[in-house]
Amino acid sequence: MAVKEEARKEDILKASIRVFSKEGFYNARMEDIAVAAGVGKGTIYEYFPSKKVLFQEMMRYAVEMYIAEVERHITGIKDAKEVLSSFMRFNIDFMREHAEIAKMVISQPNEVNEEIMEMFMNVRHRIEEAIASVIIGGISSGSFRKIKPRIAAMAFLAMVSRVAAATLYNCEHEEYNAVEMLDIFFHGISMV
Amino acid sequence: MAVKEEARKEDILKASIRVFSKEGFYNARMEDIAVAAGVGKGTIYEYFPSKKVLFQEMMRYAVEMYIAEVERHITGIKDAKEVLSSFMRFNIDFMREHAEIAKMVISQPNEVNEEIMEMFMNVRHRIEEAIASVIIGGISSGSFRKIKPRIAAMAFLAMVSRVAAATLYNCEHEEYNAVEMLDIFFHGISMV
Amino acid sequence: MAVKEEARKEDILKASIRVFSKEGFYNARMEDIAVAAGVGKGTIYEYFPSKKVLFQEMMRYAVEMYIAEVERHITGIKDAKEVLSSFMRFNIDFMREHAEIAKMVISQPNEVNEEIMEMFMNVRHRIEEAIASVIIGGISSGSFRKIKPRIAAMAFLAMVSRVAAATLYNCEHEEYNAVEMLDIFFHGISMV
Amino acid sequence: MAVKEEARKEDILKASIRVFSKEGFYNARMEDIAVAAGVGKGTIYEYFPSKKVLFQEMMRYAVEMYIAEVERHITGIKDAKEVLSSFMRFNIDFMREHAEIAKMVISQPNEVNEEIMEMFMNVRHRIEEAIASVIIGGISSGSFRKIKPRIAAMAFLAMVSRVAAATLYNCEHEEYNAVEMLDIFFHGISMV
DNA sequence: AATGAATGAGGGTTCATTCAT
DNA sequence: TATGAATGAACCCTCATTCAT
Repeated sequence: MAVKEEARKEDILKASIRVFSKEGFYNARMEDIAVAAGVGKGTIYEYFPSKKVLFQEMMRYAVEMYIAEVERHITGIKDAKEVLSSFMRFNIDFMREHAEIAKMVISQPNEVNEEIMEMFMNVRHRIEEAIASVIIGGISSGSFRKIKPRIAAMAFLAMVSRVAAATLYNCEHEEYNAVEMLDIFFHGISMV
Repeated sequence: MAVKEEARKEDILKASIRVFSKEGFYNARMEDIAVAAGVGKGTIYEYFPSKKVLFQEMMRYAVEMYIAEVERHITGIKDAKEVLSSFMRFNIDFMREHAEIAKMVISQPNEVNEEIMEMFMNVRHRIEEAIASVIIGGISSGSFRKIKPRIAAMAFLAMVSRVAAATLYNCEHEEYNAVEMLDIFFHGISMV
Repeated sequence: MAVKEEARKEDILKASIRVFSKEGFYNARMEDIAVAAGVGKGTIYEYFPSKKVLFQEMMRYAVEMYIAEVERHITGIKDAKEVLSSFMRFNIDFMREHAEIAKMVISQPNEVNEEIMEMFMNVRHRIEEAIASVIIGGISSGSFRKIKPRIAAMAFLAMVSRVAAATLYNCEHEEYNAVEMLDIFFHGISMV
Repeated sequence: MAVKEEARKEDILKASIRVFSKEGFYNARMEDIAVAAGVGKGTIYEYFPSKKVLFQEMMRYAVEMYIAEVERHITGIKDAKEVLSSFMRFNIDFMREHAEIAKMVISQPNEVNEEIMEMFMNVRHRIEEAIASVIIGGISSGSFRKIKPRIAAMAFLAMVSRVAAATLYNCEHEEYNAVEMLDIFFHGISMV
């Protein structure tokens, strides 16, 4: 029973991702989402108290899905360079597979809600920390030169975002760009 | 007369920057903008046929202001590294001075309008080209190693954006980060 | 079984008195009533076909309770003055004990339903008749002068209502007011 | 200009009296009121921020109209009995001429809004005070015996209300009832 | 028989846009 | 030309009612 309820809630969340990502928060109508989820308009309100909260939870859902996959793809790798390469590759793949969620996340920022803004800042921060500690590992293992890990992490993530965005809007083969960019970055931080 | 009209139109554009950047497109009300511009609600429609078009023209106005300043700050510099450093510094300064416009540009993306989206892609493309040709200059002058100029430009601009965004939302001294990042980037693309 | 059903129906009626009297017809939600009655929302519809009918039957239930008590408190008294005094006192007591029902009856009038309106008119009419015949008794026994019994009954009931309403909303000792009013009324209709 | 605005506001108030008195607060739709006032739905919101406030102001408007007329009909009369008779007669006439307002006031009580409730209590209180002071005058002039003025005022107003209500819902000639009732009341409070 | 998840009609309110002044 | 009062389409949300379990 509770399982079924949970499933219904997830149906609505997934439908809302489709609609919100296509229409944006303000142009999306609750009815659209209801239709997309195959439920009645009122049913949404059984699970979410308002459009704003639905949007919020949908964002959280999407971000959590991203984070979960990040962890799944990174954990277990030892070599720092390898981790960063893997992270880059994963991001490109994620953009491809979850283009809707990705566009959502990229294009519906602060607007709507302070809380979402904060959630994003937090997530970004956590990822920056994680990358920074990978870089610290690289430095202590002698792979990387003594750059500021936080700054290097910021630079790295900026590049990843750029490539990911390119993946999203161009139809080109961004793997190639990714390799080139990683080359520049690794050159930038490697020993001699 | 036409001069006065032109001035009035610019008043409205500037007012709309203030209001749109604070409230976002959907939460900004035409009345707010009218009040901010010191004109009647109906007057806006003498100059702009709709809210969407006003937003569009406002965006174009803001972007053109940015581009004009970019050109003013870059032209005349010969050394490639110097150009890139200068561009980075300029961006940080611009974010500070025109925080409203900057936030506007960062946080009101594709939504609203396909045309704006395209304008942004074009502007980005032009700036990428410009940076790429600077990098080509650096390569031929022997300063930079043989990396793909377009990719390097992308990487560079990604970093610039990241630092600029940090400037916008943090109150920290981002000049420091900027220097560190430039160091990484220059290491990444320089000859040995 | 039928007994149990009847009990269940009465539970709902009593719960609805609580909720309707607190919230009013339009602000009361069927769910509130269900919760107050300790049954499921759907169960109410097993016993009452609609919110309106529930309200109607609840009103009838409340009014019948009132009438039953009126009769219980009046029957057996012989002296006309005594009957009227007793009726007054009873009403004040009833307001105190069944404040909810009383407020209900006072503040949810014609609105909602023509039928309820009519029921109220009828009840009022019957009570007026009863009081009038008491007054006729008083006249023929020589206690009261030859006033129009119907008019006197109207006047008397108006006073009773006023004192009852005062009891409901003030926390004062209305018995005192009641005595004074009865004095005026009895002076008004008594011989010499 | 402001005059025209004021007129428009009054149009809406008057239309809302018609609609609210016919339909009740909850069944009245803003659109109905708009149509009745001959304006667009949005126009109402130019003058009143919400349905509740419109209702409130409408009530105040109606009550003020009543009070103004009460004063107009009472002032200048010296004899206490005459004042009370005149007040009774006026109320009957007012019910006839402004049946809508009257029904409104009688049948839309506390519900909707605490503030309205208070306004009503206040108005009733003020009128009771006024009648009480008239009765005090009657006592000191020797017309009335030493009854409690406040209680007598309550009794009197209760009778007035009853006759007024009868006027509203019956089509009978209530003047007759009024005269009989006044007779009872005056008997009740007069010196021997 | 009892339930409560699902429904969707209905209505209050907002605000871009119009147009008479 | 400039205005802002008037407009009504659009949309979120509520809640009485239904019906599968």
